[in-house]
Amino acid sequence: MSKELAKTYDPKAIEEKLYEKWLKNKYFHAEVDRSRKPFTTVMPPPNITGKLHMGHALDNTLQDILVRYKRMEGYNALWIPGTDHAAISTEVKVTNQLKEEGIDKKELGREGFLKRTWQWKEEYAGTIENQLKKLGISCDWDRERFTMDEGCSKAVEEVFISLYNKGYIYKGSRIINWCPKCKTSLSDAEVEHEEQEGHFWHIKYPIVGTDRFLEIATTRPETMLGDTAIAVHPDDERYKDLVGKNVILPLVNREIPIVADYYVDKEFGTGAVKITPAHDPNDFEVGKRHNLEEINIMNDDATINEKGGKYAGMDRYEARAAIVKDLDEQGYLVKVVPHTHAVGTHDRCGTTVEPLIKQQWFVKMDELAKPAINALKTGELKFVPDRFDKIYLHWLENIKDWCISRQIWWGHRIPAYYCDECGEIVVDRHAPEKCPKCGCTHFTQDEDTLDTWFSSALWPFSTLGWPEKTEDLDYFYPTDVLVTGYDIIFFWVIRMVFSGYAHTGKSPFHTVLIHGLVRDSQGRKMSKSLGNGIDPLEIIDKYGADALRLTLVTGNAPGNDMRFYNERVEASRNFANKVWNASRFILMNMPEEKVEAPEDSLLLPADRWILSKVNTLAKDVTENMDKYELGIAVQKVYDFIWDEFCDWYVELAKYRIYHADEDKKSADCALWTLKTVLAQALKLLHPFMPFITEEIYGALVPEEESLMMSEWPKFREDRVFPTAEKVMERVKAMTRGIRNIRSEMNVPNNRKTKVFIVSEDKDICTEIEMFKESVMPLMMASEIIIHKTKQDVDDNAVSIVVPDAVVYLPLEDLVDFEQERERLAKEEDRLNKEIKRAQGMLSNEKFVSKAPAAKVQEEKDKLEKYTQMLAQVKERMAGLAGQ
RNA sequence: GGGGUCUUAGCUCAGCUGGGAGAGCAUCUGCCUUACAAGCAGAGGGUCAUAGGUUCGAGCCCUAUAGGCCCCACCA
Repeated sequence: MSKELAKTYDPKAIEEKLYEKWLKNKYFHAEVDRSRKPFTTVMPPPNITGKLHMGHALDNTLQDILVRYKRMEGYNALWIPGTDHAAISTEVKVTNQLKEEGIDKKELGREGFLKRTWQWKEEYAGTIENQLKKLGISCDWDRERFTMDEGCSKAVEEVFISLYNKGYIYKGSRIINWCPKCKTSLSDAEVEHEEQEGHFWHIKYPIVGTDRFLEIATTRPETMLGDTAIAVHPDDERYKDLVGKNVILPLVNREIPIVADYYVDKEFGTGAVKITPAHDPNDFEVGKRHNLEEINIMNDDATINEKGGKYAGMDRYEARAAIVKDLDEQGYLVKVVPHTHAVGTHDRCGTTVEPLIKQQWFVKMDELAKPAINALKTGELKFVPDRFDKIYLHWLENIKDWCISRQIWWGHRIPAYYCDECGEIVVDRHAPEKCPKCGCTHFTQDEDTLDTWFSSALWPFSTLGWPEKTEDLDYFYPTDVLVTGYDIIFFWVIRMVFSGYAHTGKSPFHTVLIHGLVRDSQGRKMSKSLGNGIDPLEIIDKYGADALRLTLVTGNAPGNDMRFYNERVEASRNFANKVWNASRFILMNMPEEKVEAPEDSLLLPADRWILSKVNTLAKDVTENMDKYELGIAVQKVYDFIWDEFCDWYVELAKYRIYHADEDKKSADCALWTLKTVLAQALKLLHPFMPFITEEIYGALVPEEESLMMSEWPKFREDRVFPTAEKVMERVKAMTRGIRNIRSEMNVPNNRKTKVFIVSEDKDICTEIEMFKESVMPLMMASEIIIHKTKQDVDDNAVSIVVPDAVVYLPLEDLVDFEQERERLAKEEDRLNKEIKRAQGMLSNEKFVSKAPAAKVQEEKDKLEKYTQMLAQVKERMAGLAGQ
């Protein structure tokens, strides 16, 4: 017996309840089961820095759709959730929170600060989990992980030690990106280049032993304090004689050499470049080639240090102003030219990054990158859409060593220990008993922590137990699909891939499904500073999670950004409402006892038509899902439910349901079809809108435990009914024609008419005859009379010519023969054009010889169809001639 | 400097391997027809940015051009 649905669709009333049920029944939980194929995906762990935004909602909706689909298809689906410690971002947040309480983090000390940050983590991870649950996602909460939990930390240590022992991790003194605000080094990926309006200061340096000057141009004059050479191009005729001479560094009064180096661009600026090896990556390289001194002139907060003489203690920009002023006063400043150039900024705080030399830990990348490059070229790894291939390859092919040490507290501490006596480095899980070099027993651990992406790079296997050889790892790894935004391909995807190869010998996944950004209604990025962010929870609260999910996957191509606005969510909610009401109607009419499947012979053409349609739908949707065309897939389900099922089939079924006492078998047949088709449609819709579909299915098929655990519809050859489809197409054309004309003629709805269908087509005559009562309400007919030839129709009728048939509506008093002739003339005109077009194509020899045979046949069929319709129109016109 | 992407109906966008232009919203006209007014029925609205090319056939492929957006990049 079926249950009833509430009168109105109220997402709040069903969503929480169903999620509880799913959780209670452990539907999301997956265990190793060798009898089934696994489908594994790992959630890109949201940062614990705050609440989830619309981008997370999109990311997780897409994953949930795939996971639910695969689960219904019979896979042992595992989706591992978790959160990321987000090293720098979280440290900044907690530091700021402390600041508001008047506490300096240094007062708390490392231990105290970490304790406080763990509290923060607990709070935010909880919030994030609740938000994800509201979205309805079916990840395995029993396996929830955190990038700093015991297992992940163990994996991090293992990887660090192993890469160190293999020589892929080294400690070195190199130019790195330094954030003076966060006081830590950064990787190249964390630096954003921003076009800024600046200046080009032209400065002249006196050449020693002459009264000449050498003019250089710089955008950062303060770095001259650390200059140790001037470089010119070796082939530059202007300066050839100067190479080997020295210049005096103004203000500092230090003698520095003029060197020749191919790095210099003769055409740019003055063709002479000041070289500051300690504060510029290129200069650093030049310095190495010419054995130049590296003078670091800056403190960690970007103030000038003691090397800067009178400028010591000034901030870098203060020093810049002071130096420019002094240069000008002393006559060294030649000119100032406005100049826009790209300035590196820290992606987390926006502070201008300062390149400087520091001892840091690096991962040597060239060798590690190779398998990751190869993976894409061999097809072991693919991006959807594939345009991201290029981005991925370009980055990997130009990769530089990865600076992984950070001078912050929140993160995985580097497992390197220094002998207090001799400074020997020991990389291990724990401090060694005694120094292998000097025998000393006192060690100090490296103060630095690791880049947050170092741990997330291991996420696909650390979450499955690696480095232990677990059953989970053996069975669920490699994972299948990774879903993420294009903005973290460099940070994360690439690093996961090379880490996967380095530590497991495999690509961590075979497919990366890339999505774009969710923007506001004006196309702007949602951001805190603009205050234009939309909270997914507010949308869920107002429209329901299903409506939000549907909105996030429709009308958008993979990898493209989308605009989010409430009207779109409303449209989604309206669809949910439609589904709800159609289902409610069906349930209202379901009899107490179970409706048995009727014999095929009892099915009417309308039944066969919708069964055929839903069958084809299953095939199409499955194909789209397999190609990750989720938006197209759900659009097809949407169109089917609303246009075909609700607007046509449900309407057709009404007559039989309302006349059950006259023909119970026919009514049961309609009810069975309604139920069967609805159940299929709900299944196809379920991955996208899990709550509403589960709720309805529970009422419709109460004998089954759950829709989400039910089987995905399969295409059946024996459920394709071409004749029924053709007949229904004709019925639809006739109905539309009738409605159209009635609307044009302002015929009130309550005025029913006889409908004469004249057709020589056997299928049309016999099949429509079988269910013409069902069609009557749609055609607003009092009676439908079907004949092979025009009979019993007087001329006071309007006619509608459709393929294979002509329909007559006797609207005696309303018929205006003049209008009727005009209408027919228009129709004749249209058909003539169609015929001309088809004839044109068919008389083109090249088309006939080169186009596929099916295409040619299609045109021939059209020509025949239109010719036949034209004949009907002409006949009718001839009949009207006397009127 | 290199690369990508977009330009389709008033707005926001789909359009899968090239084979007669679609949706949602908005607009207009009728309808409270007992599943649904969060709805039903009907209508209007597009030289698919521009110019070439390939093809029997181009919104889709190729080349230029214009404009928008994005990413990468060590011209100081």
